[in-house]
Amino acid sequence: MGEMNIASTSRGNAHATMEDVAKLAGVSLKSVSRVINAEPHVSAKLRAKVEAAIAELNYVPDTAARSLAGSRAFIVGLLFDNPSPNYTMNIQKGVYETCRDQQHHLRIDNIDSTVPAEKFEAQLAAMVRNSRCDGFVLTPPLTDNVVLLDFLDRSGIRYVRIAPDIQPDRSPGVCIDDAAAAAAAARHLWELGHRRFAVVRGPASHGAAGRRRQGFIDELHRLGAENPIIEAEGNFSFESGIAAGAKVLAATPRPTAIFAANDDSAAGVMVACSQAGLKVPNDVSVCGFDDSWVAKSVWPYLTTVYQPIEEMGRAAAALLLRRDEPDNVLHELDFSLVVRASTAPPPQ
Amino acid sequence: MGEMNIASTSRGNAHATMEDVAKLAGVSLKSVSRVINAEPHVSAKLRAKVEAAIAELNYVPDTAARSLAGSRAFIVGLLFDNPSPNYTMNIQKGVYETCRDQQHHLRIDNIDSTVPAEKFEAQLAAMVRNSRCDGFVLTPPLTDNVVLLDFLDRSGIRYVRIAPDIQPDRSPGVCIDDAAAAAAAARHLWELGHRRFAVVRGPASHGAAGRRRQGFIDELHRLGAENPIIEAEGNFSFESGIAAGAKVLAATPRPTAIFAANDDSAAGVMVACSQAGLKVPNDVSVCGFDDSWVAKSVWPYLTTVYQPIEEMGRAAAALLLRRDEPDNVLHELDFSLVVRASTAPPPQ
DNA sequence: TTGTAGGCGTTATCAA
DNA sequence: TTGATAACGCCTACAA
Repeated sequence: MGEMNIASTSRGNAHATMEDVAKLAGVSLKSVSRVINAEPHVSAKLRAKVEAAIAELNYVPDTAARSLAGSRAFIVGLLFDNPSPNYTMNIQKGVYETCRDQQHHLRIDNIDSTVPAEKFEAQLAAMVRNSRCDGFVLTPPLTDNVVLLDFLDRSGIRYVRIAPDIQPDRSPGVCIDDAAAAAAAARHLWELGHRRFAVVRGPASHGAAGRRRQGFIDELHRLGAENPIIEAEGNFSFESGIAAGAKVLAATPRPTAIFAANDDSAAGVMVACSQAGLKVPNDVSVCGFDDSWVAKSVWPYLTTVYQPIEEMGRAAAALLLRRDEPDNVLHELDFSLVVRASTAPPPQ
Repeated sequence: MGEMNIASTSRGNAHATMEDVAKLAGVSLKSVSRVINAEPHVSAKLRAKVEAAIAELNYVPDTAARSLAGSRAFIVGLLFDNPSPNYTMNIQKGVYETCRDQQHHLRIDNIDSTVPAEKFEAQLAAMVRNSRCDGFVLTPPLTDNVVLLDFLDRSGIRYVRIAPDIQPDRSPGVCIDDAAAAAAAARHLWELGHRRFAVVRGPASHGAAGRRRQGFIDELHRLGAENPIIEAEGNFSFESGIAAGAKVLAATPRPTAIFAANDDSAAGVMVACSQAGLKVPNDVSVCGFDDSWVAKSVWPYLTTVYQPIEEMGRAAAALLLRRDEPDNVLHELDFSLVVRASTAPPPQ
């Protein structure tokens, strides 16, 4: 004992296998397996022996063998479609961290949902069949793609959805309370003294965008707003923000505070202000949503709602990896209002 | 023959295996394997039979079994550290596409290179050992991390580097000619009539940033520039762009054209212009580099150099997956100048 | 609590 | 050009 080292494993300089560990520890293969998988019914003494051998040999279980033989694959799949870079990278980072901490790998799959329906199913089938995965994390807009959800359910594949709009109890999921977050933004502007408001909407298909708008408006009414709230269409893009900003700024009387459904369109609104000869925040306050990377790529820095996107990724992966079958509940994470320089009291 | 269908595979409703295909085609296991792997010495007739069976059974090879038995894993690893969202997502998209087209999976691994050296090696070892991968695609700044490169070489693991700065012939790689690209930007500004130039540098540690600066300056000299070229430090960030912009705009006489080493700092320069009461492009022209997503999130839209980042990802993965041992050559892809609204002739 | 036998789906070796 | 048979490294029964 103790004389064996990494050079004496069964296959020359190859990595140690379970068999090497078993030999060194003087136990059976199955016992090593039990320790590795933290199965019950293992005596402390045996566990200690095995763990010592593992450490000495620098043993790491082989993922391919494990997934071939067992029911788990130690792989988490992350699915997205037409990703917005900032949002996606943050989600991915969070998912990755949970994977790493729980000894899983992260596999990426892009899905193109713009293809015809039949090709879409074929695409999914190919992806999933070839893909021993323990489950998938779904990001918007895939989160609400019924064809995909049906497919996964039919195939018996687990998944967790991030920020689902529809059928919230169909699967485990993580989200924030968009309405409450928008209400916080409304309160912030109200307390600064604003009384004339405008809202730049997100895409109609995007449920969270709708909840943000509604939450903002409802809170204003609750606070006693009397002036009509001006609204303009938007689609989350910078360009749509410029157009929407120009539109609401043309209203008479002009709004003194503009809430946009996300940061990108808020950045566009700021450009519209500048084009109209108005200073942010002295003449007009602008508030965004997401606290994405844009928020600090505009001047003045944008007041916005922080969404814990990375945390959502972490939580989603953790939900997926729970051994006990998780309930189909939607986990709500905390947001926070980030007050920067784009909001201030209205002119006199 | 032909009567067998997917329901009659060996294990009920499970997926078809190679054995099912072999039986249906009336050939041996190994023959199916040969067809799948496009090995030589297969008669056309046999191939046809096997392919028909594969199609009928909807057979897809099992990745886990393949990597356990064989030498390939059908997995490409993508490594990054401290990713800039836009750049990284583009690289990732390109790498993914090649993977998908060549029936490989894409695995993500984040590396934290800010940890102490010893922990860093341990981190790498854990990642690689546990990771049957056919190789890795390295993105900056990992591309030039000597500890990582040494580690991979020592472990005999293949890798392809994207935009390497150091030791360009150490491994296969893809890049663009940064100096030539910056020269193109210089020519564009020169031809607009500018004669007073400023450069906002990138981080000193970033080789490409240095090449951009040098390429820009050299080209101006070649064109016959006589005025001194004003320079300011920058680190690729929006904030550093604001500071650098303010600095170069304070010079007398003021430059009429500013070239920044990337789009983010160019966006900062535009803010500095605005803060100095100068209009872009009427008073000052600003040119960036990357054609990242920021370029169209500022107003006016940024003139910049397009880097084929997604294409670089595609090419890097393709290089990695070549069966014939590739040479350690650096493949240069094409850039292009994207003229938008932030550049114009200088004031009279 | 521990160990034994068999199989997961493929590739590799060698013989035919 | 084809085919039997043995790995690959681990897990799931089941037995002790």
